Amino acid sequence: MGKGITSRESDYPQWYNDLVIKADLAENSPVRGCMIIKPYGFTIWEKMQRELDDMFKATGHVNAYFPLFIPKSYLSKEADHVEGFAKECAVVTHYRLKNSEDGKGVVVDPEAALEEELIIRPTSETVIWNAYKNWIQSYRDLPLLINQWANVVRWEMRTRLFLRTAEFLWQEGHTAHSTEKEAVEETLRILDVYADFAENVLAIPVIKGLKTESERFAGAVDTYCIEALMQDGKALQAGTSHFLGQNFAKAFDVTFATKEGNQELVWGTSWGVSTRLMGALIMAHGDDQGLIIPPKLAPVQVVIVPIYKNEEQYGEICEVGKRIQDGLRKRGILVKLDDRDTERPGWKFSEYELKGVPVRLAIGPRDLENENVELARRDTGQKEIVPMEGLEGRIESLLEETQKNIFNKALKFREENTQKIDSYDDFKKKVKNEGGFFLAHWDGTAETEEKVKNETKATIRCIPIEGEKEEGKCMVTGKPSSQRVIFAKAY
RNA sequence: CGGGGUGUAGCGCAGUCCGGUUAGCGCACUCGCUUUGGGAGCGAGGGGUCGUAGGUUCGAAUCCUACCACCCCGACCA
Repeated sequence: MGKGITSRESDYPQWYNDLVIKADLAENSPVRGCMIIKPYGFTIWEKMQRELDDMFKATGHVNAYFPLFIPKSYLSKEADHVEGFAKECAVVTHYRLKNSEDGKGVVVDPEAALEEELIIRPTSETVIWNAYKNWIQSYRDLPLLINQWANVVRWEMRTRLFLRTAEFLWQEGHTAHSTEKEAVEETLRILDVYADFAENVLAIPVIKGLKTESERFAGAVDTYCIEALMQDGKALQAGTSHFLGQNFAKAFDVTFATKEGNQELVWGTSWGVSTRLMGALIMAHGDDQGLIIPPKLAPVQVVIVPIYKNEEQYGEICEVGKRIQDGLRKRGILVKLDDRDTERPGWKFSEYELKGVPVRLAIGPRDLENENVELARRDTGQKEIVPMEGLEGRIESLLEETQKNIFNKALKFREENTQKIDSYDDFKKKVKNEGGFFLAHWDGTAETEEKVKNETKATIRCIPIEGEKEEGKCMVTGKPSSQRVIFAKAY
Protein backbone atom coordinates (compact mmCIF):
# COMPACT_ATOMS: atom_id res chain seq x y z
CA MET A 1 0.00 0.00 0.00
CA GLY A 2 1.04 3.60 -0.51
CA LYS A 3 4.04 4.86 1.42
CA GLY A 4 2.00 7.65 2.93
CA ILE A 5 -0.29 5.15 4.54
CA THR A 6 2.16 2.99 6.36
CA SER A 7 4.32 5.85 7.54
CA ARG A 8 1.76 8.44 8.53
CA GLU A 9 -1.85 7.74 9.16
CA SER A 10 -2.93 11.26 8.36
CA ASP A 11 -1.84 10.82 4.76
CA TYR A 12 -4.27 8.01 4.27
CA PRO A 13 -7.51 9.74 3.38
CA GLN A 14 -5.92 11.85 0.65
CA TRP A 15 -4.37 8.77 -0.89
CA TYR A 16 -7.71 7.05 -0.78
CA ASN A 17 -9.57 9.96 -2.37
CA ASP A 18 -6.93 10.31 -5.09
CA LEU A 19 -7.21 6.63 -5.92
CA VAL A 20 -10.99 6.74 -6.11
CA ILE A 21 -10.83 9.72 -8.43
CA LYS A 22 -7.93 8.61 -10.61
CA ALA A 23 -9.27 5.09 -11.03
CA ASP A 24 -12.43 6.61 -12.49
CA LEU A 25 -14.77 5.33 -9.79
CA ALA A 26 -16.30 8.52 -8.44
CA GLU A 27 -15.80 12.21 -7.77
CA ASN A 28 -17.23 14.83 -5.45
CA SER A 29 -20.49 16.33 -6.63
CA PRO A 30 -21.32 20.04 -6.50
CA VAL A 31 -23.42 19.24 -3.42
CA ARG A 32 -21.28 19.05 -0.30
CA GLY A 33 -20.76 15.52 0.94
CA CYS A 34 -22.36 13.85 -2.07
CA MET A 35 -20.62 11.99 -4.86
CA ILE A 36 -20.96 11.31 -8.54
CA ILE A 37 -20.41 7.62 -9.19
CA LYS A 38 -18.81 7.30 -12.62
CA PRO A 39 -19.61 4.49 -15.07
CA TYR A 40 -16.62 2.33 -14.16
CA GLY A 41 -17.39 2.54 -10.45
CA PHE A 42 -21.09 2.08 -11.00
CA THR A 43 -20.55 -1.07 -13.03
CA ILE A 44 -18.80 -2.59 -10.03
CA TRP A 45 -21.67 -1.55 -7.78
CA GLU A 46 -24.17 -3.05 -10.25
CA LYS A 47 -22.34 -6.35 -10.12
CA MET A 48 -22.47 -6.29 -6.33
CA GLN A 49 -26.18 -5.57 -6.54
CA ARG A 50 -26.84 -8.44 -8.91
CA GLU A 51 -24.96 -10.98 -6.79
CA LEU A 52 -26.62 -9.88 -3.56
CA ASP A 53 -30.05 -9.67 -5.10
CA ASP A 54 -29.75 -13.27 -6.27
CA MET A 55 -28.79 -14.31 -2.75
CA PHE A 56 -31.79 -12.52 -1.26
CA LYS A 57 -34.15 -14.09 -3.79
CA ALA A 58 -32.67 -17.50 -3.05
CA THR A 59 -33.61 -17.05 0.61
CA GLY A 60 -37.21 -16.15 -0.20
CA HIS A 61 -37.08 -12.36 -0.31
CA VAL A 62 -38.78 -10.07 -2.82
CA ASN A 63 -38.11 -6.46 -3.81
CA ALA A 64 -40.41 -3.47 -3.35
CA TYR A 65 -40.06 0.30 -3.30
CA PHE A 66 -41.15 2.80 -0.65
CA PRO A 67 -41.19 6.62 -0.77
CA LEU A 68 -38.16 8.87 -0.44
CA PHE A 69 -40.10 11.24 1.84
CA ILE A 70 -41.14 10.40 5.37
CA PRO A 71 -43.66 12.57 7.24
CA LYS A 72 -41.94 14.01 10.28
CA SER A 73 -44.48 12.47 12.64
CA TYR A 74 -43.60 8.92 11.51
CA LEU A 75 -40.01 9.30 12.51
CA SER A 76 -40.88 10.23 16.07
CA LYS A 77 -43.01 7.15 16.77
CA GLU A 78 -40.12 4.99 17.92
CA ALA A 79 -38.27 6.87 20.65
CA ASP A 80 -34.77 5.38 20.26
CA HIS A 81 -35.00 5.53 16.49
CA VAL A 82 -35.72 9.26 16.32
CA GLU A 83 -33.08 9.90 18.97
CA GLY A 84 -30.50 8.13 16.83
CA PHE A 85 -31.29 9.82 13.55
CA ALA A 86 -32.63 13.27 14.45
CA LYS A 87 -29.21 14.92 14.30
CA GLU A 88 -28.59 14.04 10.68
CA CYS A 89 -31.87 14.49 8.84
CA ALA A 90 -32.43 16.59 5.72
CA VAL A 91 -35.86 18.21 5.92
CA VAL A 92 -38.17 19.42 3.15
CA THR A 93 -40.15 22.43 4.31
CA HIS A 94 -41.53 24.04 1.13
CA TYR A 95 -42.94 22.93 -2.20
CA ARG A 96 -42.53 26.00 -4.43
CA LEU A 97 -40.10 28.67 -5.61
CA LYS A 98 -40.84 32.08 -7.06
CA ASN A 99 -38.95 34.82 -8.88
CA SER A 100 -37.07 36.99 -6.43
CA GLU A 101 -38.10 40.62 -6.01
CA ASP A 102 -34.78 41.97 -7.26
CA GLY A 103 -35.16 39.95 -10.48
CA LYS A 104 -32.06 37.86 -9.80
CA GLY A 105 -32.94 34.18 -9.73
CA VAL A 106 -35.51 32.48 -7.56
CA VAL A 107 -36.33 32.33 -3.86
CA VAL A 108 -38.35 29.93 -1.71
CA ASP A 109 -41.97 31.05 -1.70
CA PRO A 110 -42.79 31.63 1.98
CA GLU A 111 -46.45 31.04 1.20
CA ALA A 112 -45.63 27.49 0.16
CA ALA A 113 -44.62 26.04 3.52
CA LEU A 114 -45.65 22.41 4.03
CA GLU A 115 -48.11 21.82 6.81
CA GLU A 116 -46.05 18.83 7.96
CA GLU A 117 -42.38 18.78 7.03
CA LEU A 118 -41.00 15.79 5.15
CA ILE A 119 -37.82 14.01 6.12
CA ILE A 120 -35.67 12.61 3.36
CA ARG A 121 -35.29 9.00 4.51
CA PRO A 122 -32.14 8.25 6.49
CA THR A 123 -33.48 4.66 6.55
CA SER A 124 -36.98 3.36 5.86
CA GLU A 125 -38.16 1.46 8.94
CA THR A 126 -40.83 4.02 9.78
CA VAL A 127 -42.44 4.37 6.38
CA ILE A 128 -42.28 0.62 5.84
CA TRP A 129 -43.73 -0.37 9.21
CA ASN A 130 -46.50 2.14 8.61
CA ALA A 131 -47.36 0.17 5.47
CA TYR A 132 -46.95 -3.18 7.24
CA LYS A 133 -49.68 -2.15 9.66
CA ASN A 134 -52.13 -2.41 6.77
CA TRP A 135 -50.52 -5.41 5.13
CA ILE A 136 -50.47 -7.71 8.13
CA GLN A 137 -53.69 -8.99 9.70
CA SER A 138 -53.19 -12.70 10.23
CA TYR A 139 -50.46 -15.28 10.80
CA ARG A 140 -51.18 -16.19 7.17
CA ASP A 141 -49.60 -12.88 6.08
CA LEU A 142 -46.33 -13.82 7.77
CA PRO A 143 -43.46 -13.96 7.31
CA LEU A 144 -43.19 -10.85 5.16
CA LEU A 145 -39.73 -10.79 3.56
CA ILE A 146 -39.11 -7.56 1.66
CA ASN A 147 -36.01 -5.80 0.41
CA GLN A 148 -35.60 -2.48 -1.34
CA TRP A 149 -32.74 -0.95 -3.33
CA ALA A 150 -32.71 2.75 -2.67
CA ASN A 151 -30.80 5.89 -1.82
CA VAL A 152 -30.83 7.40 1.65
CA VAL A 153 -29.59 10.70 3.06
CA ARG A 154 -27.76 11.24 6.33
CA TRP A 155 -26.43 14.74 6.87
CA GLU A 156 -22.98 13.71 8.06
CA MET A 157 -20.65 16.42 9.24
CA ARG A 158 -17.58 14.87 7.68
CA THR A 159 -17.71 12.84 4.52
CA ARG A 160 -15.43 10.62 2.47
CA LEU A 161 -16.06 9.16 -1.00
CA PHE A 162 -17.88 5.81 -0.69
CA LEU A 163 -17.11 5.44 3.04
CA ARG A 164 -19.37 8.16 4.34
CA THR A 165 -21.31 10.32 1.89
CA ALA A 166 -24.36 12.43 2.67
CA GLU A 167 -26.35 10.46 0.11
CA PHE A 168 -25.59 6.80 -0.44
CA LEU A 169 -27.03 3.82 -2.26
CA TRP A 170 -27.90 0.66 -0.41
CA GLN A 171 -30.27 -2.19 0.01
CA GLU A 172 -32.42 -2.39 3.11
CA GLY A 173 -34.32 -5.51 4.04
CA HIS A 174 -37.34 -5.29 6.33
CA THR A 175 -39.01 -8.46 7.51
CA ALA A 176 -41.90 -9.30 9.81
CA HIS A 177 -42.41 -12.61 11.61
CA SER A 178 -44.87 -14.28 13.92
CA THR A 179 -42.31 -15.50 16.45
CA GLU A 180 -39.20 -14.19 18.10
CA LYS A 181 -37.29 -17.34 17.19
CA GLU A 182 -38.07 -16.93 13.50
CA ALA A 183 -37.03 -13.26 13.50
CA VAL A 184 -33.72 -14.04 15.21
CA GLU A 185 -33.10 -16.81 12.69
CA GLU A 186 -33.76 -14.36 9.85
CA THR A 187 -31.34 -11.83 11.35
CA LEU A 188 -28.60 -14.45 11.48
CA ARG A 189 -29.45 -15.93 8.06
CA ILE A 190 -28.87 -12.53 6.48
CA LEU A 191 -25.67 -12.08 8.44
CA ASP A 192 -24.48 -15.32 6.85
CA VAL A 193 -25.50 -14.07 3.41
CA TYR A 194 -23.46 -10.91 3.96
CA ALA A 195 -20.42 -12.81 5.19
CA ASP A 196 -20.65 -15.23 2.26
CA PHE A 197 -20.92 -12.32 -0.18
CA ALA A 198 -18.04 -10.38 1.39
CA GLU A 199 -15.70 -13.36 1.40
CA ASN A 200 -16.58 -15.11 -1.83
CA VAL A 201 -17.42 -12.17 -4.08
CA LEU A 202 -15.55 -9.19 -2.63
CA ALA A 203 -12.71 -11.45 -1.43
CA ILE A 204 -12.71 -9.63 1.92
CA PRO A 205 -12.52 -11.81 5.04
CA VAL A 206 -14.96 -10.68 7.73
CA ILE A 207 -15.78 -11.46 11.33
CA LYS A 208 -19.41 -11.94 12.24
CA GLY A 209 -20.36 -10.53 15.58
CA LEU A 210 -22.77 -8.79 17.88
CA LYS A 211 -22.54 -5.05 18.49
CA THR A 212 -22.36 -3.70 22.00
CA GLU A 213 -25.17 -1.49 23.27
CA SER A 214 -23.42 1.75 22.36
CA GLU A 215 -22.99 0.75 18.72
CA ARG A 216 -26.45 -0.75 18.34
CA PHE A 217 -28.84 0.47 15.64
CA ALA A 218 -31.31 3.03 16.94
CA GLY A 219 -34.47 1.06 17.63
CA ALA A 220 -32.99 -2.46 17.53
CA VAL A 221 -32.81 -5.07 20.29
CA ASP A 222 -29.65 -6.63 18.84
CA THR A 223 -27.38 -5.48 16.03
CA TYR A 224 -25.15 -8.02 14.32
CA CYS A 225 -22.41 -7.00 11.93
CA ILE A 226 -19.60 -8.12 9.71
CA GLU A 227 -16.31 -6.39 10.43
CA ALA A 228 -13.39 -6.18 8.02
CA LEU A 229 -9.82 -5.02 8.53
CA MET A 230 -8.37 -2.48 6.12
CA GLN A 231 -4.72 -2.36 5.11
CA ASP A 232 -3.98 0.67 7.29
CA GLY A 233 -5.01 -1.32 10.36
CA LYS A 234 -8.40 0.29 10.82
CA ALA A 235 -11.65 -1.66 11.02
CA LEU A 236 -14.57 -1.11 8.70
CA GLN A 237 -18.13 -2.18 9.43
CA ALA A 238 -19.19 -3.75 6.15
CA GLY A 239 -22.79 -4.69 6.86
CA THR A 240 -25.37 -4.89 9.65
CA SER A 241 -28.37 -7.08 10.43
CA HIS A 242 -30.74 -6.02 13.19
CA PHE A 243 -33.15 -7.96 15.34
CA LEU A 244 -35.82 -5.34 16.07
CA GLY A 245 -37.84 -7.35 18.56
CA GLN A 246 -41.34 -5.91 18.70
CA ASN A 247 -40.17 -2.29 18.89
CA PHE A 248 -41.46 -1.12 15.53
CA ALA A 249 -44.57 -3.28 15.77
CA LYS A 250 -45.36 -1.47 19.02
CA ALA A 251 -44.62 1.96 17.60
CA PHE A 252 -46.76 1.40 14.49
CA ASP A 253 -49.33 -0.88 16.07
CA VAL A 254 -48.67 -3.88 13.85
CA THR A 255 -50.47 -6.91 15.23
CA PHE A 256 -51.69 -10.19 13.79
CA ALA A 257 -54.26 -12.83 14.69
CA THR A 258 -52.62 -16.10 15.70
CA LYS A 259 -53.99 -19.55 14.83
CA GLU A 260 -55.55 -19.56 18.25
CA GLY A 261 -57.29 -16.27 17.56
CA ASN A 262 -55.19 -14.02 19.82
CA GLN A 263 -53.88 -10.61 18.75
CA GLU A 264 -50.08 -10.40 19.04
CA LEU A 265 -47.37 -7.94 18.04
CA VAL A 266 -45.20 -9.06 15.14
CA TRP A 267 -41.42 -9.48 15.36
CA GLY A 268 -39.14 -7.59 13.00
CA THR A 269 -35.71 -7.47 11.42
CA SER A 270 -33.90 -5.01 9.22
CA TRP A 271 -30.55 -5.25 7.49
CA GLY A 272 -28.46 -3.38 4.96
CA VAL A 273 -25.25 -2.97 3.05
CA SER A 274 -24.29 0.14 1.13
CA THR A 275 -21.93 1.66 -1.41
CA ARG A 276 -19.53 1.69 1.53
CA LEU A 277 -18.63 -1.79 0.32
CA MET A 278 -16.92 -0.05 -2.58
CA GLY A 279 -14.71 1.71 -0.07
CA ALA A 280 -14.00 -1.60 1.64
CA LEU A 281 -13.01 -3.13 -1.68
CA ILE A 282 -10.63 -0.30 -2.50
CA MET A 283 -8.95 -0.25 0.90
CA ALA A 284 -8.81 -3.97 1.49
CA HIS A 285 -7.04 -4.82 -1.75
CA GLY A 286 -5.48 -1.73 -3.33
CA ASP A 287 -1.72 -1.24 -3.63
CA ASP A 288 0.71 1.44 -4.83
CA GLN A 289 -0.25 0.77 -8.46
CA GLY A 290 -3.94 1.29 -7.82
CA LEU A 291 -7.02 -0.86 -7.42
CA ILE A 292 -7.11 -4.62 -7.34
CA ILE A 293 -10.58 -5.78 -8.30
CA PRO A 294 -11.47 -9.44 -7.70
CA PRO A 295 -12.45 -11.13 -11.00
CA LYS A 296 -16.03 -11.70 -9.87
CA LEU A 297 -16.55 -7.93 -9.69
CA ALA A 298 -14.24 -6.62 -12.39
CA PRO A 299 -16.09 -4.77 -15.16
CA VAL A 300 -13.21 -5.86 -17.40
CA GLN A 301 -11.58 -9.16 -16.44
CA VAL A 302 -9.03 -9.32 -19.23
CA VAL A 303 -7.58 -6.47 -21.26
CA ILE A 304 -5.66 -7.02 -24.48
CA VAL A 305 -3.03 -4.44 -25.39
CA PRO A 306 -1.55 -4.59 -28.90
CA ILE A 307 2.03 -3.45 -29.42
CA TYR A 308 3.13 -2.44 -32.92
CA LYS A 309 5.50 -0.28 -34.91
CA ASN A 310 3.57 0.34 -38.10
CA GLU A 311 0.21 0.10 -39.82
CA GLU A 312 0.84 -3.38 -41.12
CA GLN A 313 1.72 -4.80 -37.71
CA TYR A 314 -1.20 -2.95 -36.15
CA GLY A 315 -3.61 -4.68 -38.51
CA GLU A 316 -2.16 -8.13 -37.99
CA ILE A 317 -1.93 -7.88 -34.22
CA CYS A 318 -5.41 -6.46 -33.81
CA GLU A 319 -6.73 -9.36 -35.84
CA VAL A 320 -5.09 -11.83 -33.46
CA GLY A 321 -6.36 -9.75 -30.55
CA LYS A 322 -9.90 -9.92 -31.87
CA ARG A 323 -9.65 -13.67 -32.29
CA ILE A 324 -8.56 -14.06 -28.67
CA GLN A 325 -11.29 -11.67 -27.57
CA ASP A 326 -13.96 -13.71 -29.35
CA GLY A 327 -12.69 -16.94 -27.85
CA LEU A 328 -12.76 -15.54 -24.33
CA ARG A 329 -16.18 -14.00 -24.80
CA LYS A 330 -17.57 -17.37 -25.80
CA ARG A 331 -16.52 -18.60 -22.37
CA GLY A 332 -18.32 -15.72 -20.69
CA ILE A 333 -15.18 -13.78 -19.81
CA LEU A 334 -15.40 -9.99 -19.84
CA VAL A 335 -12.62 -8.94 -22.18
CA LYS A 336 -11.63 -5.67 -23.78
CA LEU A 337 -9.29 -5.23 -26.72
CA ASP A 338 -7.85 -1.75 -26.36
CA ASP A 339 -6.89 -1.07 -29.97
CA ARG A 340 -6.86 2.71 -29.64
CA ASP A 341 -3.90 4.17 -31.48
CA THR A 342 -4.21 7.40 -29.51
CA GLU A 343 -2.58 5.98 -26.38
CA ARG A 344 0.72 4.17 -26.12
CA PRO A 345 1.25 0.70 -24.61
CA GLY A 346 3.04 1.88 -21.47
CA TRP A 347 0.24 4.32 -20.81
CA LYS A 348 -2.35 1.58 -21.21
CA PHE A 349 -0.48 -0.78 -18.87
CA SER A 350 -0.52 1.79 -16.11
CA GLU A 351 -4.09 2.76 -16.77
CA TYR A 352 -5.47 -0.77 -16.44
CA GLU A 353 -3.37 -1.45 -13.38
CA LEU A 354 -4.81 1.68 -11.80
CA LYS A 355 -8.28 0.38 -12.58
CA GLY A 356 -7.51 -3.04 -11.17
CA VAL A 357 -8.14 -5.18 -14.27
CA PRO A 358 -7.16 -8.72 -13.11
CA VAL A 359 -5.42 -9.99 -16.26
CA ARG A 360 -3.54 -8.23 -19.04
CA LEU A 361 -2.46 -9.72 -22.34
CA ALA A 362 0.13 -7.89 -24.44
CA ILE A 363 0.69 -8.95 -28.03
CA GLY A 364 3.61 -7.61 -30.05
CA PRO A 365 5.52 -8.58 -33.19
CA ARG A 366 7.79 -10.94 -31.22
CA ASP A 367 4.79 -12.80 -29.84
CA LEU A 368 3.17 -12.98 -33.22
CA GLU A 369 6.25 -14.68 -34.62
CA ASN A 370 6.48 -17.22 -31.77
CA GLU A 371 2.70 -17.67 -31.32
CA ASN A 372 2.93 -16.43 -27.74
CA VAL A 373 1.37 -13.70 -25.66
CA GLU A 374 2.61 -11.89 -22.60
CA LEU A 375 0.28 -12.57 -19.70
CA ALA A 376 0.39 -10.37 -16.60
CA ARG A 377 -1.71 -10.78 -13.48
CA ARG A 378 -2.64 -7.75 -11.42
CA ASP A 379 -2.78 -9.35 -7.98
CA THR A 380 0.84 -10.58 -7.92
CA GLY A 381 2.34 -8.45 -10.68
CA GLN A 382 3.82 -11.57 -12.30
CA LYS A 383 4.42 -11.56 -16.04
CA GLU A 384 5.07 -14.57 -18.22
CA ILE A 385 5.16 -15.53 -21.86
CA VAL A 386 2.58 -18.21 -22.64
CA PRO A 387 1.61 -20.00 -25.85
CA MET A 388 -1.57 -18.91 -27.63
CA GLU A 389 -2.50 -22.56 -27.75
CA GLY A 390 -4.78 -23.28 -24.79
CA LEU A 391 -4.86 -19.65 -23.70
CA GLU A 392 -8.58 -19.57 -22.99
CA GLY A 393 -8.52 -22.38 -20.47
CA ARG A 394 -5.43 -20.93 -18.91
CA ILE A 395 -7.15 -17.60 -18.36
CA GLU A 396 -10.28 -19.17 -17.04
CA SER A 397 -8.39 -20.97 -14.29
CA LEU A 398 -6.20 -17.93 -13.67
CA LEU A 399 -9.27 -15.82 -12.93
CA GLU A 400 -10.42 -18.36 -10.36
CA GLU A 401 -6.98 -18.53 -8.86
CA THR A 402 -6.79 -14.74 -8.69
CA GLN A 403 -10.11 -14.53 -6.90
CA LYS A 404 -8.85 -16.99 -4.26
CA ASN A 405 -5.44 -15.40 -3.99
CA ILE A 406 -6.85 -11.94 -3.31
CA PHE A 407 -8.96 -13.37 -0.51
CA ASN A 408 -6.07 -15.34 0.95
CA LYS A 409 -3.81 -12.33 0.90
CA ALA A 410 -6.37 -10.27 2.80
CA LEU A 411 -6.95 -13.13 5.24
CA LYS A 412 -3.23 -13.49 5.87
CA PHE A 413 -2.99 -9.76 6.50
CA ARG A 414 -5.81 -9.91 8.99
CA GLU A 415 -4.31 -12.88 10.82
CA GLU A 416 -0.96 -11.14 11.04
CA ASN A 417 -2.66 -8.06 12.43
CA THR A 418 -4.84 -9.74 15.03
CA GLN A 419 -3.48 -10.28 18.52
CA LYS A 420 -4.66 -11.38 21.91
CA ILE A 421 -3.91 -8.88 24.60
CA ASP A 422 -4.38 -9.01 28.38
CA SER A 423 -2.71 -5.92 29.81
CA TYR A 424 -4.37 -2.56 29.36
CA ASP A 425 -0.99 -0.79 29.38
CA ASP A 426 0.20 -2.96 26.50
CA PHE A 427 -3.10 -2.37 24.77
CA LYS A 428 -2.74 1.41 24.95
CA LYS A 429 0.77 1.29 23.51
CA LYS A 430 -0.06 -1.16 20.75
CA VAL A 431 -3.30 0.48 19.65
CA LYS A 432 -1.36 3.69 19.26
CA ASN A 433 1.50 2.21 17.26
CA GLU A 434 0.22 -0.83 15.42
CA GLY A 435 -3.45 -0.87 14.49
CA GLY A 436 -5.25 -4.11 13.67
CA PHE A 437 -7.67 -6.23 15.67
CA PHE A 438 -7.09 -6.69 19.39
CA LEU A 439 -8.78 -9.60 21.14
CA ALA A 440 -9.26 -8.71 24.76
CA HIS A 441 -11.47 -9.50 27.72
CA TRP A 442 -14.10 -6.93 28.63
CA ASP A 443 -16.38 -6.75 31.64
CA GLY A 444 -19.48 -6.11 29.57
CA THR A 445 -20.15 -2.57 30.80
CA ALA A 446 -20.68 0.54 28.74
CA GLU A 447 -18.53 2.50 31.20
CA THR A 448 -15.44 0.41 30.47
CA GLU A 449 -16.06 0.61 26.74
CA GLU A 450 -16.40 4.37 26.97
CA LYS A 451 -13.22 4.68 29.02
CA VAL A 452 -11.22 2.69 26.47
CA LYS A 453 -12.65 4.79 23.65
CA ASN A 454 -11.76 8.05 25.33
CA GLU A 455 -8.27 6.93 26.26
CA THR A 456 -7.27 5.11 23.08
CA LYS A 457 -9.84 5.93 20.34
CA ALA A 458 -10.34 2.19 19.92
CA THR A 459 -13.89 0.83 20.15
CA ILE A 460 -15.38 -2.62 20.50
CA ARG A 461 -16.08 -3.62 16.93
CA CYS A 462 -18.06 -6.68 17.92
CA ILE A 463 -18.43 -9.68 20.17
CA PRO A 464 -17.54 -12.45 17.71
CA ILE A 465 -20.27 -15.05 17.23
CA GLU A 466 -17.83 -17.78 16.39
CA GLY A 467 -15.27 -16.70 18.98
CA GLU A 468 -14.15 -19.38 21.40
CA LYS A 469 -15.43 -19.22 24.96
CA GLU A 470 -12.62 -18.47 27.34
CA GLU A 471 -12.77 -17.45 30.99
CA GLY A 472 -10.73 -14.36 31.71
CA LYS A 473 -10.55 -11.00 33.39
CA CYS A 474 -11.42 -7.63 31.87
CA MET A 475 -8.16 -5.96 30.88
CA VAL A 476 -9.31 -2.66 32.37
CA THR A 477 -11.26 -3.52 35.53
CA GLY A 478 -10.23 -7.12 36.21
CA LYS A 479 -13.86 -8.23 36.48
CA PRO A 480 -14.74 -11.65 35.04
CA SER A 481 -15.39 -12.16 31.32
CA SER A 482 -16.40 -15.26 29.38
CA GLN A 483 -15.16 -14.33 25.93
CA ARG A 484 -12.72 -12.03 24.16
CA VAL A 485 -14.15 -9.16 22.11
CA ILE A 486 -12.58 -7.29 19.21
CA PHE A 487 -11.17 -3.84 19.85
CA ALA A 488 -9.91 -1.66 16.98
CA LYS A 489 -9.81 1.84 15.67
CA ALA A 490 -12.53 2.13 13.07
CA TYR A 491 -13.65 4.17 10.09
C1' C B 1 -20.42 24.21 16.56
C1' G B 2 -14.91 24.90 18.18
C1' G B 3 -9.45 25.03 16.14
C1' G B 4 -6.44 25.68 11.65
C1' G B 5 -5.94 26.64 6.42
C1' U B 6 -6.95 27.81 1.20
C1' G B 7 -9.40 30.64 -2.94
C1' U B 8 -4.81 32.73 -9.46
C1' A B 9 -6.51 28.53 -16.84
C1' G B 10 -10.01 21.99 -16.86
C1' C B 11 -6.58 19.94 -12.65
C1' G B 12 -2.24 20.94 -9.34
C1' C B 13 0.51 25.20 -7.90
C1' A B 14 4.26 29.76 -7.77
C1' G B 15 3.80 34.98 -7.39
C1' U B 16 1.09 38.29 -2.15
C1' C B 17 5.44 39.61 3.20
C1' C B 18 8.21 44.42 0.24
C1' G B 19 2.13 47.39 -5.09
C1' G B 20 5.23 48.78 -10.88
C1' U B 21 6.77 45.32 -18.06
C1' U B 22 2.13 41.82 -21.65
C1' A B 23 0.33 37.36 -14.53
C1' G B 24 3.85 32.63 -14.70
C1' C B 25 5.00 27.08 -14.16
C1' G B 26 3.71 21.63 -14.40
C1' C B 27 -0.14 18.31 -16.13
C1' A B 28 -4.14 18.21 -19.57
C1' C B 29 -5.88 20.24 -24.49
C1' U B 30 -4.98 21.54 -30.25
C1' C B 31 -1.58 21.11 -34.64
C1' G B 32 3.05 19.06 -36.94
C1' C B 33 7.16 15.66 -37.19
C1' U B 34 9.70 11.59 -34.89
C1' U B 35 8.09 7.54 -31.77
C1' U B 36 5.22 2.93 -29.85
C1' G B 37 7.66 -4.23 -25.42
C1' G B 38 6.12 0.13 -18.77
C1' G B 39 2.47 6.56 -18.11
C1' A B 40 7.25 9.32 -25.19
C1' G B 41 10.54 13.51 -27.37
C1' C B 42 10.97 18.11 -29.94
C1' G B 43 8.59 22.42 -32.03
C1' A B 44 4.35 25.60 -32.41
C1' G B 45 -0.47 27.09 -30.41
C1' G B 46 -5.19 27.98 -27.56
C1' G B 47 -7.11 28.93 -22.82
C1' G B 48 -7.36 33.96 -17.02
C1' U B 49 -13.54 39.08 -14.82
C1' C B 50 -6.36 36.49 -9.92
C1' G B 51 -13.51 34.00 -4.91
C1' U B 52 -17.20 38.57 -4.55
C1' A B 53 -18.10 43.76 -3.34
C1' G B 54 -16.19 48.22 -1.73
C1' G B 55 -11.85 51.30 -0.42
C1' U B 56 -6.49 53.43 -0.66
C1' U B 57 -3.21 54.69 -4.97
C1' C B 58 -0.76 57.66 -10.95
C1' G B 59 -0.93 52.19 -10.73
C1' A B 60 -3.71 46.44 -6.90
C1' A B 61 -3.40 39.15 -7.69
C1' U B 62 -0.30 41.97 -4.04
C1' C B 63 -2.31 46.93 0.97
C1' C B 64 -7.26 47.91 3.97
C1' U B 65 -12.62 46.55 5.12
C1' A B 66 -16.72 43.41 4.67
C1' C B 67 -18.79 39.19 2.70
C1' C B 68 -18.83 34.31 0.24
C1' A B 69 -17.10 29.47 -0.79
C1' C B 70 -14.29 25.25 -0.01
C1' C B 71 -10.71 21.98 2.58
C1' C B 72 -8.36 19.78 6.95
C1' C B 73 -8.50 18.44 12.49
C1' G B 74 -12.28 17.45 16.52
C1' A B 75 -17.49 16.29 18.27
C1' C B 76 -21.27 12.74 15.06
C1' C B 77 -21.62 8.37 11.91
C1' A B 78 -23.16 2.69 7.57
